[in-house]
Amino acid sequence: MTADKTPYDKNALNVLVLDGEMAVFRDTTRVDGDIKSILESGEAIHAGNAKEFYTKCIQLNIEPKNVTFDMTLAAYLLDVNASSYDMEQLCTKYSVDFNEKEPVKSLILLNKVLYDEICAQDMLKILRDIEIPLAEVLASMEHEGIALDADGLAKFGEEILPKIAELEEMVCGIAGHKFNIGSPKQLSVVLFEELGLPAGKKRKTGYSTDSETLEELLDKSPIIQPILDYRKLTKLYNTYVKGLQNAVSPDGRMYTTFKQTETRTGRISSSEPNIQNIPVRTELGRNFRKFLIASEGKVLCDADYSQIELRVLASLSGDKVMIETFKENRDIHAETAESVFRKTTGQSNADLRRKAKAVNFGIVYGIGAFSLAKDIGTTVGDAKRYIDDYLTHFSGVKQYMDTNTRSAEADGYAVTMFGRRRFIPEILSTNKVVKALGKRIAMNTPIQGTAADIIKIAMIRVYKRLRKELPQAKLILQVHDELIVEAPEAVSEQALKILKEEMQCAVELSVPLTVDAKSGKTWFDTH
DNA sequence: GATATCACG
DNA sequence: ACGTACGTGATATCT
Repeated sequence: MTADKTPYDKNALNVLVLDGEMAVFRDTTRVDGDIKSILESGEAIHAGNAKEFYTKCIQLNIEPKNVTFDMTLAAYLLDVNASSYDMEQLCTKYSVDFNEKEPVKSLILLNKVLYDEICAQDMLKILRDIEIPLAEVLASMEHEGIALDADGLAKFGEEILPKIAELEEMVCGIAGHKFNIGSPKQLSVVLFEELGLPAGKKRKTGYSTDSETLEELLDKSPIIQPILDYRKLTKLYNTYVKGLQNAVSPDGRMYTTFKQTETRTGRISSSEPNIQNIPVRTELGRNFRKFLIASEGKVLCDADYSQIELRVLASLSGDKVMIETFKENRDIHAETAESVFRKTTGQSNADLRRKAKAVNFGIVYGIGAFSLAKDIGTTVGDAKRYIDDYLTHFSGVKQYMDTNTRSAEADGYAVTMFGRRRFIPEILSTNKVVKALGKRIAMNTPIQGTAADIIKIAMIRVYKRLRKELPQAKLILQVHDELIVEAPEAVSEQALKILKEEMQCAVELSVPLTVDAKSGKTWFDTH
């Protein structure tokens, strides 16, 4: 490992957004005049917050040509665990005196400190090749937004409301009195004291009433099913009817915020509104995707990676069997089922495949027998055997997990294929439970993080190709392993082709990356 | 502001 | 003996 030798460019333009205004400095001297031509001249630019900077550029119709550093993204790469990347706090953290009267001087000092540290940690490449270009893409996506069919959503909401009232009446009828079903405290009094149902898990403040607990009680009382239904409906109504209605702008579109420095693994997150948790797993919830739509004359083009995390695991671990499975395009879950459950009889293939899928998830998360048993409804002993058989069959995975946790323990951090780093203080804990968590983090972070790196690279490439070849089509959403482009109907096939090509070829692994892609008028129609 | 619950990959 | 799968964000309720 050698530190990056690219020298610090002290002549670079320093660009900050102060009180919502773009401020450009040469060294510490404010530059006035034609900001646009200066930023488009090709001179190196050091930003304070790249996404904010690019957003400002969109508003001012500026296309900055050469952003070579960003303090916020640098600080994120150096420590993904930090709770804030506020400039004043960064100065404290990196021992730069913060001068209230001349903040620019402090920030330019901070810039150099962060630059040197990024180079020392060999992270200039991931900063310049991934995070800074991605900031431009995210700024554009936030600017584009997505159209919402507010009328359709309102109608759907009006169908849900009477059902909620009906369920409320039914539940209170069985309980014998009115109470707030949405209050875990009141609900637990009704269930475990008044009705005398057996209580399960304890929470900090009392007995749990979560859906898992309630499902255990389904055959003990007729009150349970309507409570579960009530929960489901109020959740959908509050979060996705009211929530999305509140989030829609006068122009009929929703503008999410993509956070680039939020997650410990390198994923991006979405908020206000969160478009990464729109329902899909249940038939009822999936209906909400009918109201996220393409605007007039356009369609949504959706492409998602197939099993990207398992493919990353195959590649990172070099496991011969798993690589072979993906190379021959065989069904990984069915394959797992055969190797893990081969001695099991009396269960349908579909059931075995479902359980094998749970095992594969467990492996990616850093497996534990107890949790796997709970998930697939077996004994801990059986779950242990499944895991053992899995790791015997995919012996390269076992070796990978062992060396991976050991190196995380020695170095104190986990690292992705592209050098993104996450410190894991938990792995040195003397508390056994915390240390076990540290090991699971060490196993999961390179997998989830590398998958995040890959889709980020794909986003940059899709964005650039669309801008060049299909400028009417815009990348608008990302949901971890899925990208959505809004394109004129006439060019939807080209947009799908670009998505598929760039996602599949974003990086070269030891296994192929496969992508499913489909277009439709609504998000619902793309699956 | 903390807690419980549940929506997603 | 003991607690228990990785990563997020929004909502309502409780303190």
